[in-house]
Amino acid sequence: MSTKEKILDLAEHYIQHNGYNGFSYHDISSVLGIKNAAVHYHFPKKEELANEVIKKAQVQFENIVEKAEVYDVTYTDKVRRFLTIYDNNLRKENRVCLIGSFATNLDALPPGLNAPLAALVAAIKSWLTMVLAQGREAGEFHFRGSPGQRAALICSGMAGALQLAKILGNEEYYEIKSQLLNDLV
Amino acid sequence: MSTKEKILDLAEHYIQHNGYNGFSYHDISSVLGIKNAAVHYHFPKKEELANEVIKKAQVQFENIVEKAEVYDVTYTDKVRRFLTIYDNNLRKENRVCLIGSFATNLDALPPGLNAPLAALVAAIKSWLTMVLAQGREAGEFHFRGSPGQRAALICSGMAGALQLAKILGNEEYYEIKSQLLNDLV
DNA sequence: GTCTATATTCCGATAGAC
DNA sequence: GTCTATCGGAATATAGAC
Repeated sequence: MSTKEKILDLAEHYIQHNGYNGFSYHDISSVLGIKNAAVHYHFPKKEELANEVIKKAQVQFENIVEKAEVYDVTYTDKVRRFLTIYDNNLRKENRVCLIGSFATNLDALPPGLNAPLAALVAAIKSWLTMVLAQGREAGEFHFRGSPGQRAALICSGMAGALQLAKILGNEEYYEIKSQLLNDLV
Repeated sequence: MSTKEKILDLAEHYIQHNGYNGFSYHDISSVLGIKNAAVHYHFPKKEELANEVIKKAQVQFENIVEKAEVYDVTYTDKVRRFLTIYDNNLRKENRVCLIGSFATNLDALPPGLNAPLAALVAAIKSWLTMVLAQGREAGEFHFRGSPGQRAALICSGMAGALQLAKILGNEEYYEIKSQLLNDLV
């Protein structure tokens, strides 16, 4: 893995553990055994670094969608596959979700991050809404409210679950996740 | 309102808009037209300031509980009253909830904030669990899963709703809230 | 691609005058 | 209770050597 990729991974780590304003270039460089200036070579400004982290999440989400289309037969499986994104965050030493982290510190963020962030959230909500709508039409899901409302509930519930897990423990996460799934069928 | 109270309110404002690491004593003092040193007089360390904000939230929650006991007849009303805490955050220029803000930046927080934060979350979950259990026993609520699970879902769903609202708009918040309530009855 | 060195700004915090 | 003044440190960022 290249230094650039390692930096990107560490930035992602810190954003999801400390928030955008809770880490510095030095935090990253010291872990890699390099100097803070070397990080600036790869990502001149912190805003660009964060922007790349968002882009990476966008690609990751698109990969999930692609895999779901290819491999998953049922709509339940598609939703479950999507939720593995959150599972992975929990496993990675209790990370909160990327969107929740940015949203929470939004007013102290470089304004340039706003648009890519909104695009990512919109893409996720749009896809999940579609899956829920199709799953309901296929008779697989039976839930109250519109698919869009349900998609919003699932996203916010899972984001909150990761945050609650940081304080009360991981059992909370699994309980919330199972309820969100149970309320679908 | 005393300067000390004004500082506390501003700290609360910044924590819920910028996160703990997204504001400085100077940010607070400049709004009040005083100097950063004057803020240090009232709250010598930033950790203490944040601690007082948490304490204030604890008191606010206890007031809600007390009012619910006195005024609310139905369990639905008690839950609704509790959720006005989140409504107020939405109205205050889209604040995220205090717990969500701290949880998101937890690894970049002074360790001393951990215990009071956990106590606040535990108190909220405990009370909400009780209300849900009693409401179900009274035949007012009909939900899947245990009251404790449902309480965790409501808290995390509402926290996430405030965050999603910051990115996609306030309609998201109301849709999520109404779904959480509808899924109770 | 990583380094040293440095500029600049900001932050948390303290001492002591008023 | 608020001020001026200041300290030590850390953060973002850049210039230029290797």
